[in-house]
Amino acid sequence: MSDDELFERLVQVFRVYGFEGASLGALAEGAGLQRASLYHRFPGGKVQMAESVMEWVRRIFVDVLEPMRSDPDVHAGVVESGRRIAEVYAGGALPCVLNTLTLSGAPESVRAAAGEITAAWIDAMAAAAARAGASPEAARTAAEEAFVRIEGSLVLSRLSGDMSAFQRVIDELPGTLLGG
Amino acid sequence: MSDDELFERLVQVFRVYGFEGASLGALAEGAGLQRASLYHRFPGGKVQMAESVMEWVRRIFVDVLEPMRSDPDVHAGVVESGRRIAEVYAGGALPCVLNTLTLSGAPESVRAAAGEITAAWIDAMAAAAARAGASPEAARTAAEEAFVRIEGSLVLSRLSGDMSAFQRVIDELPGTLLGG
DNA sequence: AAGCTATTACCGAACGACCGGTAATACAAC
DNA sequence: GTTGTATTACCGGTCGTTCGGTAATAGCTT
Repeated sequence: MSDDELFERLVQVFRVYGFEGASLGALAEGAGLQRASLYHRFPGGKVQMAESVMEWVRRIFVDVLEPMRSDPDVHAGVVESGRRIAEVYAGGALPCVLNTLTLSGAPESVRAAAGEITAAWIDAMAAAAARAGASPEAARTAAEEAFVRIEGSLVLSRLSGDMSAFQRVIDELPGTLLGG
Repeated sequence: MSDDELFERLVQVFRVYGFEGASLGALAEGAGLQRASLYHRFPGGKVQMAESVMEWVRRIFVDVLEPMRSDPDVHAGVVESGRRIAEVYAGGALPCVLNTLTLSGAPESVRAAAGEITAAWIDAMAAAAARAGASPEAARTAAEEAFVRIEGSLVLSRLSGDMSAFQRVIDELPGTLLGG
């Protein structure tokens, strides 16, 4: 099995169950491998699995944020990145690994990685807002607001079973970041 | 030990560790009792502990939301409820039990209770917005927006280690709900 | 191409530790 | 002395982890 597909499957387990909730049995079942086989790929055990998954998530976000980073048309870039964000979260049906994999019990390295991904994500959104003319302070505030709305709407969608809140936040992402 | 203090201590463990992460050892240590002693109060075990905690949380929110429900001065009521919300979350330092106790692995009854508390919370905020003159649809949207911002800012504060995002959301709660 | 070796990928079985949960018992209050 | 509360001791099961071993693959020598 390719590393990429393995990460894809493991992150699905981690994001839904959290670190402590993701048992080796659940991870192995999700990966389609036996428990012992996971230790061939990850000699460091469950901790290394979570760390590797976070590194994979970091790379995913680089790709997701690429349009809003580099598209000459800032608005179009934000729209496309929003589309990719919605895809990552399956339209609001899947929880955010930054939220679920960082409860107490998760290794400090994993929580640190989540913090760095969060910072990079907000930086990218702030840069887009700044490119659209916002002051540095306003751009950062708008980016934090966008992050807050995305994470919050994921929680609400999970609790209510209704994805419309998440969809609305995604639709309004250009307005949140670029004004209007 | 009083039931109220026991719930207070148990919820601190559950909210930080989640359901699966909150071992009986951690719960007993947090409660200041032996594991077996918890089974005297909760013959139904860990599931009943979580259910009882959710019921206690529901009652807490009734008290927290009381000002915005019944204060003749809607704005003053929202401000006071916002103050109580900030207190519940220790200024953004403590995660929301509605978020952390509802991952996969938590009993369905607990997740259902969390959904009901969420609905009641949003209903109370929508009622306040409506009392201030908003249309029913606008009031509900504003209330969902307020919930999304609170939950999202709790996630951001936890990830960044900086409580300012949560504090800003609380400060802006009257504006979010009542406009302006 | 064939044959040997080293490495990679995976699995079944088992370990010690800790999990959630139970029983029997001690102590206190009324 | 009965009731309610908390404790010590213990149970079966699952946890994360390790070990021994087996196919399959890659590389080197001839």
